[in-house]
Amino acid sequence: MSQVLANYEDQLANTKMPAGKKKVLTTALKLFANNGFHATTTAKIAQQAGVSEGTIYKYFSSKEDLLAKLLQPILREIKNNFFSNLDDKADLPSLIDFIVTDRINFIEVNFDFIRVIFQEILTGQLTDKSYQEFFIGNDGILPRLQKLPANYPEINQKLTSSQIARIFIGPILTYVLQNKLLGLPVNSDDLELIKQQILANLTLKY
Amino acid sequence: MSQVLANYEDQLANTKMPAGKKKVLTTALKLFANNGFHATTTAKIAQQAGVSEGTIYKYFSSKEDLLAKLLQPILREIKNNFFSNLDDKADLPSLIDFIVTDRINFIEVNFDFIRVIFQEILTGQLTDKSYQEFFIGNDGILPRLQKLPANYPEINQKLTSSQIARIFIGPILTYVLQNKLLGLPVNSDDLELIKQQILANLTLKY
DNA sequence: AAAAATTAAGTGAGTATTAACTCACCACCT
DNA sequence: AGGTGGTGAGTTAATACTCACTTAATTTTT
Repeated sequence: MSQVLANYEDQLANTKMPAGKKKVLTTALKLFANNGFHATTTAKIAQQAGVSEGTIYKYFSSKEDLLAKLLQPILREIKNNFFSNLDDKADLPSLIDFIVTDRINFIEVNFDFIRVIFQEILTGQLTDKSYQEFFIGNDGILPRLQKLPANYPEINQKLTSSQIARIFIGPILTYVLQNKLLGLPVNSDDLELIKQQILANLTLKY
Repeated sequence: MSQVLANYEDQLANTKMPAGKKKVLTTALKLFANNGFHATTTAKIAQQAGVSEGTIYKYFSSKEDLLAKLLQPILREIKNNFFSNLDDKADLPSLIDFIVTDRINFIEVNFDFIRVIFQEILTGQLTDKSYQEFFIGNDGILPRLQKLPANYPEINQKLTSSQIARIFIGPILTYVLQNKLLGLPVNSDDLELIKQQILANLTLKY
């Protein structure tokens, strides 16, 4: 199943690509994540990356293009693997355990990307066709969740895929927000609690 | 208890303020929310508001100042009322029912503000001192939640205020994201389900 | 193997445009 | 006649992007 990606620098290290281009990509990611796309100037990227502005435009036709090429691989990765292979675990608790651990790890390792993606969604730059389909498209996240109740009879069969998605995403998202974005302390039993809550909510009769 | 604010235009209608200033505020809010702060030019605000750029700078010393003055009232409102008066309901289900209904309504009515605030958080513009204290400060959200278990013995007494916050915020946030931001359809029983899940998670023994 | 030619990687000063902000001025109301 | 609300052309600084060029590596030719 989906191996969690190593962080971006490690990934790029295994990719054949001019050194300057790599430095531009990693630096742009950091600056975009921490300051936002529009507040980040190409001059700043070049300076921080230790290259000239010319190098940026050697490999990217525009700042927009740089952003697009930066996000492209992770967006595909998310789309393909975020909720995939949901039926190869023995029992429901194991499945939940795997998903929570794996996805929180994924989000933490790729947190800079997640931040930029959410920025783009919130500012309306990631338009309908590019991510609407990501959720409800043919092989999108929601359709993939639809088969879960069939595989696990203890799940409340009245739950829609949309509701199931929220049961998983709610606690995971909130945990990561609190922890990584707001910098609030976490409890040692937080992850265990999240798993129990997801299980309880999936099997809740109402 | 906290009355939900009417939408921003209605609020401003009851406020004594030059017409041009009002139009600038409401227009800026819409543009900031939909396109982001940096992607919104003062020229665009003026044009959309039907005033001159001079009018903007008549009342606001800078674009930053306009944003600050725009967010100031709602930030105070959120801080004062988002999780307030948590002990004046008869029983736990009634309390949950009230919070979910009231807070989702608040978020929906003020969704443009919420969007801008999240944009600011994600781009690191809302700095530590301004909102770190908002959560863990003396009268912040988390301390206020701390007294909940004492008032409702059926709540699992091992839950920390941080965990209680997540139990409430997780489903509410996810619901609003799915609905208002992504535009995905909602189920008629979504709100009822959310309330049941919150109750289950608060009383879960683990 | 040396020389020549070609490609790849990178530079940085320069340009053109955009966008925040100013200011002298107008019109209306009391 | 003075205060309040509003104007819009003009200025200035910033920033995305260009381009003619250098240097280093690789390949081709002799």
